[in-house]
Amino acid sequence: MVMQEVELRKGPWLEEEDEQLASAVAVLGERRWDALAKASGLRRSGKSCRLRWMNYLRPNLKHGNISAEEERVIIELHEKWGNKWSRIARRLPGRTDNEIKNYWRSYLKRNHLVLDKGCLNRDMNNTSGNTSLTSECGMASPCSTDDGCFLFKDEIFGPSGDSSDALEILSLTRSPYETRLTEWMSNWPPDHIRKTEPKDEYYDEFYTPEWINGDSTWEFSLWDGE
DNA sequence: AACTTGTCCAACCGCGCTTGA
DNA sequence: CTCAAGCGCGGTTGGACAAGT
Repeated sequence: MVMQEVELRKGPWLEEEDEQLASAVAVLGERRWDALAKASGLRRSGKSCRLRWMNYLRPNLKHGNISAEEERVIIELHEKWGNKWSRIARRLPGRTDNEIKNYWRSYLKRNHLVLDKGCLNRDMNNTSGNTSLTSECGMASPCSTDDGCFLFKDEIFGPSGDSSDALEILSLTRSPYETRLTEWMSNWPPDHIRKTEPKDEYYDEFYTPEWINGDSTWEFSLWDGE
């Protein structure tokens, strides 16, 4: 007798599939996804079932907008760990790696591109360590990027050397995204400040609020000089 | 109103690591 | 010890919807 392969379904999940999956997980637990997929009667791969459960059906998941505080955690942890989405997600209860990854790629990357047009540049020859605003587009911008570059509030200086100048310049732009970003930057807490003078390799130390698991000291590689 | 372009996000894919027979 | 299956992770895709022209 020839075993007939059941063609697996792909694409968006139906409500009844969700219910079937939830029932199966309730009985069998969150493991052996291939076996669970078969036992549940779903025409889905175990991998697909796991993904659906982890990213959508799992209890205590938060659905909805990323809060300002969550955003700050994402930015800081990405600066520290890079694209370790699952690791970052573990610091944000209720958020999935997929959600964070999507958020990063769309929202923050978009801000980076917007601000590239705004042309914020760090002057690498500036021995004072201050960041200057120039008319040329560069990699440095006041948001995290896939390049791993990031400028903090106290690193941004306007022509007079005053960071408020820079924020004012940024606020002159018309894009709502830029407006949101400058608002966000101006709301950074006072304890999120650079504690050390910039080193040649732009490797600074920050104290951050208690909300990251009680750790008091973090280090960030802000600029690799490339 | 119709079409185009941009954005978001759920889901898929491929790869590498872990586990267990 | 070996190897296949299971699993987790990060990258990518594609469809739905919104915004712009």
